[in-house]
Amino acid sequence: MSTQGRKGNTRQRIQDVALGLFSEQGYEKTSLREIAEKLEVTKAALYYHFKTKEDIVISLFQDLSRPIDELIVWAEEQPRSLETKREVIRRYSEALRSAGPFFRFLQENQAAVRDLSIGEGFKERMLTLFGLLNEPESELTDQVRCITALFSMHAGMFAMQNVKGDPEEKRKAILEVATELVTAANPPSRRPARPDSAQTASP
Amino acid sequence: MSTQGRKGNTRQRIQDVALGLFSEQGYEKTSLREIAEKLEVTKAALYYHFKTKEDIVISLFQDLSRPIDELIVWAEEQPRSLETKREVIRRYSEALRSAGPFFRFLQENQAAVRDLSIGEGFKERMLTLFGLLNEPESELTDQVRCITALFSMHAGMFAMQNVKGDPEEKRKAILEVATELVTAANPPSRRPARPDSAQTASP
Amino acid sequence: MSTQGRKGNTRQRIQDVALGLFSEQGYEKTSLREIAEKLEVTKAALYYHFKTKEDIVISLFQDLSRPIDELIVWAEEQPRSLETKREVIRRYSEALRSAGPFFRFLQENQAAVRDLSIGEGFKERMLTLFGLLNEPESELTDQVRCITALFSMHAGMFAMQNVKGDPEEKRKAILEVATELVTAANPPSRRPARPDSAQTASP
Amino acid sequence: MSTQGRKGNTRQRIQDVALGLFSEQGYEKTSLREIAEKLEVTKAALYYHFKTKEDIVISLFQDLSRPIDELIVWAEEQPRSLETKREVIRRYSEALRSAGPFFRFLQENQAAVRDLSIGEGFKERMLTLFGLLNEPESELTDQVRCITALFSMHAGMFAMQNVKGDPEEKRKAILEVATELVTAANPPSRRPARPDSAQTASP
DNA sequence: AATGAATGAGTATTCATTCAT
DNA sequence: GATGAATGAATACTCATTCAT
Repeated sequence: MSTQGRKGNTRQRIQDVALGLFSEQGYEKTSLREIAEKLEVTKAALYYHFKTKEDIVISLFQDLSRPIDELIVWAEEQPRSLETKREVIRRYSEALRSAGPFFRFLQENQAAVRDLSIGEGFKERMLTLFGLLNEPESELTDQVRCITALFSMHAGMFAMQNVKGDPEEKRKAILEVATELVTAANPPSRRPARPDSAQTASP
Repeated sequence: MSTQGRKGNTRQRIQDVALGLFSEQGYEKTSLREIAEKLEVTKAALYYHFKTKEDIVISLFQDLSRPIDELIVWAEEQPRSLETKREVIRRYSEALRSAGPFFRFLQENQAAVRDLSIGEGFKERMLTLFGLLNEPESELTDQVRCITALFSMHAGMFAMQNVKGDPEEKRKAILEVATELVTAANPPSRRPARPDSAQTASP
Repeated sequence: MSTQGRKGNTRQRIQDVALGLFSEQGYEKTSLREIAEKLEVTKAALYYHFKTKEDIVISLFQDLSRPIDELIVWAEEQPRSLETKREVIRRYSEALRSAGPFFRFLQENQAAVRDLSIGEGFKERMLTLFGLLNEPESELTDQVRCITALFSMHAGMFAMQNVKGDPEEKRKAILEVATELVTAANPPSRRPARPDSAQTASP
Repeated sequence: MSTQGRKGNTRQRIQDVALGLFSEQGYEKTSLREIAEKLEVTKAALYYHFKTKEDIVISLFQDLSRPIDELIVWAEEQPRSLETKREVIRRYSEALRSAGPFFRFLQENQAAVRDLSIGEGFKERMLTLFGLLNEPESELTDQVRCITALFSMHAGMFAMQNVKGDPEEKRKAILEVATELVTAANPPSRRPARPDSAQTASP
């Protein structure tokens, strides 16, 4: 009974352990032997559940990027307003909270993951998100603001580990800054009429 | 002509080729065989110049992080004013421009580099820089702003590869946003009350 | 036929071949490639059975030093008489007969084996054996006699390869000399007085 | 001046350092790089003085086995008496004292040295010495005694490191035992008439 | 659902040696 | 009398993967 609950959920356990090790040590540095040992099964057992090492990452990606896919789907049927954009940011922040380790893994292993098949998948999703926040003809600085908003949410999570404070508080602070950036990137001039605004004069 | 100028500069050539491959393919995926082949020397020749693979990275780090060390030294003897902070950002942006590929490499291979001896060195430098921009008792959001400013300059460089435009223009845009963030992170209320001045008052 | 009987005994076959090569050519000069080739398996197969090259030696040591361990255990529960000591020598000679090549290997590769983990194990066993033969307060020459008795049994085996004659005869001759040495090292004066016995009379 | 006396004696210094390392760590485990580093010269400098690594050992052998060669020459022109044999043993013991580390090296690296060209040279000298002590038609046990006498002098030196006591005292003890063995190996029955001898009782 | 045994291709690293200067 | 730069061949070891059972 020492290893109870070990019935039929091996696949899941592999994913858990693999994600743990991948994000702790990196993808290349984590060997299947290591994963197998930690699970107290043989390497061959992993191959019963996953065709290749890459397959494990793919399965993680599919499972963990679902919230983001849903976010994209949702956003695409909303009006393209500042409000929507802010909501995208908010929801994205929440999605990251649950899929934290996986995104840390992606962030820290970009080079390793680049030519795995999900490399593209990830990049594509990021670009789609970017497209949801950014107006194509916007100024360069505004584009930077949007990208920064997105990235700060990834990076922030672990870049702020040295900063003391409650993780949830930090997340909120990050969210606030990201929201500001997106707001600034979508100046009123571009938004449906706002009579008083200064800052512009575009016809 | 193919092997001209091969005198005494082998060490340098190794560094160049290695940096190229490391940042293209990742640290772990780049083998010494590959580097040697590209240089048309034997693996053993690499070992004449560098004690280990890690040593190559270390040497790159030492060479390329000098501008940043200098920046830190400079900043530490400046008054702790907003102006200084803005200048730090500006100079950092320039430092990154020349050491671009190396910082891309560091960013994309964090997992791989983490337990190389430079892992710590890099983290430390980042924290020092952060300390230069951020006031310790500042609010969480302001801290986030500072971190984001820093990170956006790293990430920006290659996250904006899909955005069209002149690289130098992009760098300026990134710099602008980062400067804004730092400015916002240092609200006037926190700066030594200065009724009349134009930001001076240092004895 | 060439690959018959190759089922489950690979580990054993590795040990056999390795011991053969180690004692023929020396530990350092024997590469895993060589062992693998002789066995017609890949190097990786060796690593399936043994974690390192050293591990092969360790396993040999454990298997082959068992008779000696048993001898030590046995001797320790015997009375500390001359008779026991003679029996120790006799049994040791027999133990060496079966583990001959391995002890030759140890003897001829002392430098190489010194900082392998068994180096200590071997030395320790020798010291224990020495302690079984020698009385701690005995004279220096008697101590030399005991050590010589022990060593002559190791060295003898292969130092006498140039001497013609049946190996078993040689072993008996070596045993005889070693027994003499131990007997001489334990003069009657030191042994618990035995009034009636012969064997005494030394002034 | 810190490295004074470094003029023209490099060859000698190489030999010293090499012998030190060879006998400490073993022949195979000692690399030319190591020797060069300890001498603070380059590997290439070693090659100015010695054609190969083996050449260093050969030169050591030639220098250090001279006393033994002289001993052999001397012995060969003496009468083949017990007295001569005892003197051979005595002189050999003295020769070993000065060439201690080298003989330790030979003893502990037999496997490594076996197919170096000196391997034969050493073996040959040992056989010659053996021939000087042993009578060809003598009994097997007597042959063993002679071999043991010889070996005990080699082995004794470092096998007795754990035994406490003055090294010179130890050497004398070893010498005494070896002399005894040689004496016993040359029983009166074989020696020029000795009327009274008994010494035996074997049926 | 999983294991035991093995492989092929690769890795970083080390070594004795060479040679033009 | 020695160095700087390099090489060719080797070494121990690791990894993802396969497959019969």
